[in-house]
Parts: sequence; C-alpha cells; structure tokens
Amino acid sequence: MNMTEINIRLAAIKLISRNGYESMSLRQLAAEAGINASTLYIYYKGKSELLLELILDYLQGLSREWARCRPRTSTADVKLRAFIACHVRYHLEHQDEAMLGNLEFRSLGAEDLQQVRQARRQYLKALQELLEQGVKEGSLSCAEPKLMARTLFNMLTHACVWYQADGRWGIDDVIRHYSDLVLKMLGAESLVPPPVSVPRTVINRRSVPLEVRP
Amino acid sequence: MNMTEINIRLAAIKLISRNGYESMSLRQLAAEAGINASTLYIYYKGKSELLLELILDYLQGLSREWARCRPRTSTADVKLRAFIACHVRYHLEHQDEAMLGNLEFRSLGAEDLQQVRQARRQYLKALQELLEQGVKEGSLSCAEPKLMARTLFNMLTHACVWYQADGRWGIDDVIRHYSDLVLKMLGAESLVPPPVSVPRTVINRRSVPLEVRP
Amino acid sequence: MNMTEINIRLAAIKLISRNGYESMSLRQLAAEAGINASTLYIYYKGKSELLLELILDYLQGLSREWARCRPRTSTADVKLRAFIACHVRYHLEHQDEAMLGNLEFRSLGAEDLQQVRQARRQYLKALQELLEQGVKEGSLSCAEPKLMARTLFNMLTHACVWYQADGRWGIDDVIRHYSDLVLKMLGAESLVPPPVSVPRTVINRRSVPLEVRP
Amino acid sequence: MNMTEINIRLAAIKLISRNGYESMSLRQLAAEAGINASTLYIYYKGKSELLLELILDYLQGLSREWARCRPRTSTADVKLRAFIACHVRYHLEHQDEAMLGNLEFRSLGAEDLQQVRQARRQYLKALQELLEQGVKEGSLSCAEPKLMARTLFNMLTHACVWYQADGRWGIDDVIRHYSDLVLKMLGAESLVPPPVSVPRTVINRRSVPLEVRP
DNA sequence: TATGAATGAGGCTTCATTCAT
DNA sequence: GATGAATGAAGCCTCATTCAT
Repeated sequence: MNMTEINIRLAAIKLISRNGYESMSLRQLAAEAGINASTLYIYYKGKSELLLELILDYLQGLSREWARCRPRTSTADVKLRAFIACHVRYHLEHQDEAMLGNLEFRSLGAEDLQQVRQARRQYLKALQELLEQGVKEGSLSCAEPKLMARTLFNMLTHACVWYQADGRWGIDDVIRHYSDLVLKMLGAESLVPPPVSVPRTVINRRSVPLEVRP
Repeated sequence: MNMTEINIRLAAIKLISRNGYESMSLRQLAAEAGINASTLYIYYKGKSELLLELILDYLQGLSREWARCRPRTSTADVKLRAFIACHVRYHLEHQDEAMLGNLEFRSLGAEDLQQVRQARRQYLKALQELLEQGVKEGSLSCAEPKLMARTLFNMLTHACVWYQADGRWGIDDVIRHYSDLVLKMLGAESLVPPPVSVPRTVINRRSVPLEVRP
Repeated sequence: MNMTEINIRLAAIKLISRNGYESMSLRQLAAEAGINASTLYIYYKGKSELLLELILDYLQGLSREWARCRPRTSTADVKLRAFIACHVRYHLEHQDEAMLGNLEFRSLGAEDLQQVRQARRQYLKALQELLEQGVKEGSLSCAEPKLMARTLFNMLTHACVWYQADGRWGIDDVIRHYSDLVLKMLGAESLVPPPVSVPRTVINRRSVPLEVRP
Repeated sequence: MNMTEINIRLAAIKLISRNGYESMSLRQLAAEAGINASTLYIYYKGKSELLLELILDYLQGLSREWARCRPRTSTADVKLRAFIACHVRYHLEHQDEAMLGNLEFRSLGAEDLQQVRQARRQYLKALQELLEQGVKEGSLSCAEPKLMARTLFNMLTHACVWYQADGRWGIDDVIRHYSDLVLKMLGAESLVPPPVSVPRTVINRRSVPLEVRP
C-alpha cells in the first residue's frame, strides 16, 4: 500500500464514518485524499469495492486481534474478560473503522454482503463458544448463548459511539466498566477481575479520532 | 393526515429502514406510495423535512408511550421494569421507525439535528433520573447513571435489529429476557419480576415487518 | 409525439447520421434539440433505446412503404421495378435515417440487435421471394436469390450516400438509373421500363438533408 | 515494423472492425495487443493517427495490388475483369481492414480526411478511366462512368460484409459471381469470361476472420 | 523501449426540485 | 390536491493522454 492508497483509505474512513457511505461523493473523497477523482479507479474497481475492503478490513483486524490476545487455556470467565478487553480496546483504537464497519452494511451488494456476514458470523461464533464453555463450566449463566453473543457484541461496540479519546475516561477505564457490567449480566461471581495483561498492540496509523455522535 | 400522507409515510418508513435515507430517491418513494413525485412537495418542503418528521415522530411516540405507561409512584426497580417493558414493546411494534430513528441522524442538517438531539436527551434524562432514584433508594447499583442510560437505550433498542415477528419469541419473552439482563446488570436482587401490566396500546398501522438485518 | 420528442429525434438523426452514434454525446444532442440533457430521459430510457427506436423506425417505415406500394398481382419484373422505385425513393427522402439505419447496428446491444435483424430479414425476404417468383416465371435470371436480395439492398441503399437533393439528378432519374442497372443485371429483356406510377407519399417531416459523404 | 507495432495493428484492426473506432478504448487495444497503454504513444501520436494509418494502409494496399495486377495492354473488358478479380480478392483477404477502411472515415479529422479522400479518389479514378476506355472501345456500356465507378466499388466491396472464409464459396466463386453481374450490368457480351490469371499475392498476416455482420 | 501512476475533460445517468396546468 | 414536463447540479465512471522512472 503506497502513500496514495493510504491517503484514500484514511480519507474514506473519515468521511464515511462521519457522513455515511452514500453521502460521500468520490469527488469529495478525492479532495480529502488530495488526489484526482479518477485516480481512485487505479486502486479500486469502484465505490462499492472500497467500502467492501474497509468493512472487511475492520472485521479481519478484529478477528486477528482476538486471535492474538485470546488465552489458549483458561476458564471461560478469564477468557471472557480477555475478550471484552480485546474487543473494547480495538474499537476505541479504531473508532471510525468500527462505526463504518457496523453501520454501512446496507450499502453493500448482495454478493459483498455475503462475505461480510461470513466474517462477522465467524467472530460471533468464537464469542458464542466462549459463552457455551462458561455455561458448561458453571462459571457463566446464559440461556441463549447465540443471542447473547450478539447482545454483547452490540453492547461493547457501542463504546465507540460515546467514547472520546480526550475525555475523562481512559481506555482501561472503559474496559473495566464493561467487564463489570457484562460479568454481572452473566452472573459470574468475582466482580473484581484481576488485571488483564494485553500483549502490545501494533500501532495502527489509520485510526482517526471521530467527533460526530448522535 | 389524509390517505395520501399516510401512504407517503408508510412508504418512506419502509424504504428508509431498508436501504437508508440517502439511498431512497423521491421517485422511488412516490412510486411506493402510489403517487407522483411532485405530490410529495404538497406535504413536505423537501426530502429532509420528511426525514425530520419521521425521526421526531419516532422519538415523540416513544416519549408519549413512556408517559402513558410509567408508574407514578413506585420504587425505582418497579419503574425500571416498566421502562424496559415499555421501551422494548414500542420498538418491536415499530421496528422500522425505530431503525430509521436510530440510524439516520447523520443525514439531518445541523438545525434539524438539534431538535432530534433535544428530544432524545429528554427521553434519556427520564431514564437517567429513574436510575438515580434507584441508586438513592439502594435498589439499583449504578456508578454512571448518564452513561448507563445510553447503554440501556442502546441495548434495549437493539432488540428491533434481531427480533422477528414470526419467530420463536413473543414480545413478552423478549421483555422478560431484557428485564432479566438489565436487572442483573444493575445489581437488583429480585430476579423474578412480578408481571408488569401494560395499558392497552393503540394499534399502529405504520409498523411493517422488516427482514433486512446485518 | 410532442414537439420536444420530435426535436430530439430530428436532432438525433442529424447528429448520428453525420458523426455516428458513438460520437454523439447526449449533451450535444440536447443542445441540438434545444433542451436540457436530463430531459432526454423523460422520453428514452437511455442512449441506446433512442438508437434502437431510430433504427426500427427506419426499417418499419421502409417495410410499410413497400407494403403500400407493392403491386398485388403482377409479373415479377413489374414488381421488381416497383420495388426499386419504392426503395430508392424512400432512401432519398430519408437519407439521414437510412445512413443511420444501415451503419449503426454495431452499437446495439445483443437483444436490440435481434429485433433489428428480424425486421431486416423480413424486408429482405420479401425481395428474395420476388426474385424467386421472377426466376420461376422466367422473367428474371438469378442463381442465388438470397444473396442477390442482399446485393440489391446494398446497391440501392447506396444511393443515399451519393445523392444530393440539390444536385443535377432528380429522384426519378436515380430510380430510372438503378432500374436500368438492376434489370440488366438480372437479365430481363425489356430495358425500357414503362413509367412506374407511385402512390402519393405522405410527407415525412423528419428527413433532413445530409452533406457529409466519404 | 517490430513485433510490438505489428501486434498493435493486428489488435486495432480486429477491434475497430468489430466494434468501431469510437468504441475501442486505448486500454482495450493495449490489452488486446499485450502491451501497456502508454506504449501506444511510442508508435503513434494518438488514437486518430493510428486510425489514419490503418485506413491509408488499406487504400494503399488496394492501389498497390491493382498496380501489380492490372493488365498494361488489353481491351477494357479484360481489364475490368482483372479489376474485379483484384478488388474482390483483396477485400476477401483483408476483410477486417476493408470494413474499417470503409466505415470509419467519419472519425477522421478534417485534415486526415483529405488525405484519405485523395487516396480514394485516385483509386476510383483508375476504375473510372477503365470504364471510359470501355465506352470508347464500345465494349462497355455506361452512361455515367464516375458514378458507376463508385457504384462498382460499393458493390464489390460489399463482398467483405457477407463472405465467410469457411463458408460454401471460395474466393474464386465470389469473383466469378461479381464478374458475371458487373459485366451484365455494363452490357458486355461475353458472359463466360476466360480465366483471369492473377499474380501470386503476398500473404497478408494481418487478415483476421470476422464474424460480426449486419 | 516500455511502463505504472496520475490527471482533466467529459461520458451517461439520476437527483431533488419547480412550475404551469 | 395532483401531475407531467422540465431542469441544473451532481452522481459515478472512463477516456485519451502525459510523464517520471
């Protein structure tokens, strides 16, 4: 990825997360990226391909991050805390991609949507299995693991809507906040989780702070 | 509101909730409503006014419903259960308006956005105050009532994303499901809530089942 | 067909016959027709639909003219002279449509092309049958009637390439010229044909003089 | 002409004869020729220069062929038969170039058009003089030699529209067919022409079979 | 000689909107 | 109240062409 392509992606993430995919014109995008509109077609077949790549990137980044962080051998509640930490951290460090990745499905064509759904299902499956393990072990209480996975995903992802990088809370505060809520919700006993040590994350240059919120 | 206007709104709710405001062309809308595109301008000053009205309608309907349902004198946990029942029921009976009302802010102009934010804040404030009452009474445990109000709003509203009117679950099942989760989350003791009696709701003809989900 | 549509067609026939379909931009067409480019889409679904209509109009006009002129009961050579008169006259009175109708196939989509080929084949079939009748009667000599039909079509149509409305020759001169050539070619005896009386032709307003020729 | 240039011309002849000059994009051409689009500019100043060269090549090839074949001292009818053989053979062996050379004038600029017209006129003049000689000698009957030259050119050239290299007819059959027609048309007596011996033609590698026909 | 990246102009088409009827 | 015709602006995209490498 050369500088031009990086600039395109940064600009696209910014504009789409702010105003939505449909609202972003390619002229606007090109202006933001500092290039001519026709140059976009050197890197993408069209507007929709760009969207697909951004959404898939978000989901793949998320999956990769969890693959990197997840404890291999632990009880489910430990894993769950790690999951929360990983998911929330990723979303706060990639607010814009995350907004985009969760709000702009609608604009995908049928075929592209399949790919995205596939990637999403896979990630949710991992969470669901984690919950099922917890139920089996007795450490988590959850009647509908599949639905709960979606509920948790929604809840944790919501962080990137209200979080402000320059606000009162740090990322770790947010993680603790959600860990507390979720573990209560799932009826786990120990409400004071031990600190979760997270492997160093690679710096992601593409994350841009976002201020537009409902 | 005569038949023409009703048809316009029904069509708009359907199309916007499915494909998004930006994707809906006025010709498409007119076709769905069975009228000529120019006729739209008899009822609305423009495309954005229609959006504003639909979003405000959703929020006002929600507020009105809560005003109608809310227990005047009760402990906070009883009120909270009533809130959950009211909010969830409203969203499942107005899935499309709710999708629209929560996803299409972005397309509002600055001024319109102020109005919507105002209405939204007001509704959230009611929930926040309810939580604060609970904290004061000791029946609810919640460190950040303002944030928690937004979290609950998000969580309960999420129901309208996955709920299927013709699926396994009835509306009351969903209400019970969320009541359980939320009350656990807020550390209230009694996990088996007494049945909440809801005043008869007026039938809302505008709600149309929605199948497009992430 | 209201004035706007008439203007569009006149402009299209002029521009396409002069510079070719691909070379005509819709902006140019609209300017020539004295309207805004978007108005074109009120009358045609797109550029290609316009082309299809023009080509089919040419072929249908030609067929209709022959249906109107053709002698019902005559020997083949009389019919052939009538055919030549009819075909040549039509092409000289519709030079531009004819140029367009014979040169712009290539730009049609596969489906549209089928329609055009169908109409063309039908017209050629009539000529072919005429030739076959002549062979049977012994008045015409022609080894390959199908190929000869195409050859004659090409030869007679060629008139509209070199004919100049304001030149030395009148339409009847051209008809006599081709009648002579063709009847010689087909080995018919009487080389001095009696005058062919042609039914009055309806004036076709759409015919515009054309000056660009190879 | 090195391989690259040959490939460009082969590709251009193929694409232009099939879809027309305007429809051929330089990217498409480069792809067909197996090179990069910018490379085209090493060989041609631009798209239109390429077209000019191809059309002039066709006309020059045709003239050169006639110069090679034409009988120096003969009666006009013998010369005419030789002309027909030469012209038809050339067109059937160069179908694509011929299509292109006769259909794509329109896309030439004014200046280039002059050159092409000049070359064309010169070739037609030769034919015209041949006819005039025949009239003078009494072997051919033709009232308008100039027009007849154009008519014959059109008629003979038409062969390349319907001829199929793998069809029923061989090139010599087509030549005989047209010789017969033309000589009848011009009122020459001997309808069974003696075989015309044609000097060996150099193989032209650029001729590619063409299937798109009206 | 050959290329990949880049561009400005312009292609076709659709948009929200207006207005006379 | 309702419409059909019309429009200017802008949408996405492709074009022929240039230039540094």
